[in-house]
Amino acid sequence: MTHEGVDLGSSVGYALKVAATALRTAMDGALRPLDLSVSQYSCLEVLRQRPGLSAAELARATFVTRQSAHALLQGLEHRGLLSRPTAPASGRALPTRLTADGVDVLARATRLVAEVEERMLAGATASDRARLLDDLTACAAALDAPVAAGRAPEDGTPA
Amino acid sequence: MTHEGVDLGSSVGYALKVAATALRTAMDGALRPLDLSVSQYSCLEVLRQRPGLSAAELARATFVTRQSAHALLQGLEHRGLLSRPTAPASGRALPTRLTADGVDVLARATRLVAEVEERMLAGATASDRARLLDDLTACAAALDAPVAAGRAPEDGTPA
DNA sequence: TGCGTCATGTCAGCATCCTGACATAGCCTC
DNA sequence: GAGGCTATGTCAGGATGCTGACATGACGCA
Repeated sequence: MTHEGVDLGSSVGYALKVAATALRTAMDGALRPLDLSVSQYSCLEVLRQRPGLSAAELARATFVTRQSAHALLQGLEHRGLLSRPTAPASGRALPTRLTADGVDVLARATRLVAEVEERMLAGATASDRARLLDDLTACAAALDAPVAAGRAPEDGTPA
Repeated sequence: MTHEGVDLGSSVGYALKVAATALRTAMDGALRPLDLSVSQYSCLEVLRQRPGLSAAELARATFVTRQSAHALLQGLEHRGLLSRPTAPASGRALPTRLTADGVDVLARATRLVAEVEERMLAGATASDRARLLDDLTACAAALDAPVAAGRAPEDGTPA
């Protein structure tokens, strides 16, 4: 019945895909009680660390397009989790900030996500985790991927 | 960073997502000359290892729905990379097999994908790779993800 | 001052993948 | 043999994210 080559089973790339998919699915399930998608959670998390971000900046930070970020922001704003000025203060950018509700929801979401990650790494020691983090970061870097969330052009932090 | 500080840069989950995204992007770019998407490549690869799979079986093997698999198969069949009988032989399942063209295209695709994976792991020794593969597989398993790609339809991972 | 360039927000269209539903073929139980 | 159960193929609709395009505001330079 299973007389196939073991190609896929021994491929790091395939394992990477499977693990990432499993993580995404698990996070999605964990965040469901809060009625939050993974993308929305990421958005809130980035916004907490960098308040006042515009939609375009946030898009770059979360590796999506401006359009997707915009749709995401609209939904979260409608739910009162974040606020944006109706008119731009200086340029065209609309700086976004979390509301009190947003901070609260994010705190709970963070807890849930942390539980998922803890479950994923339950069998790993601290040094195991550090090593895995290192390996994954190296993989992304080797593929010329923006590994840092702050690679926004307007950050003015050239290499 | 008082009590809820989650630094994205030191999160294994985040690194996993970034690495997987980078890999997918790189594979997509590598396969573009063959006019093949990653999903299509996966489909061909699974089909090579397990000829005669039905659309539903292939869907389970590639972690997508029957509908997605069906659409994928139609496209690949239209391009002459695989063939399916017009009428079911015994049940309703339509066993799918690669054509000669399909085998040829897949061979080239496999080469391109292998180059990408090699680039990703360029700085890793054989034992590094084995360890990373182990870690990723363990992560997926801990999240209750179906790890087996070449298994029978019943993945055998009950809750 | 006037113009070109860039960044941003926004609209429209397209692709992909999903959930939901339905019809049919084979198998199992009675 | 009849009826249910499961698996498969297929159609319809929706959610999400992308590319392309356009208008506007800030900035740099002749």
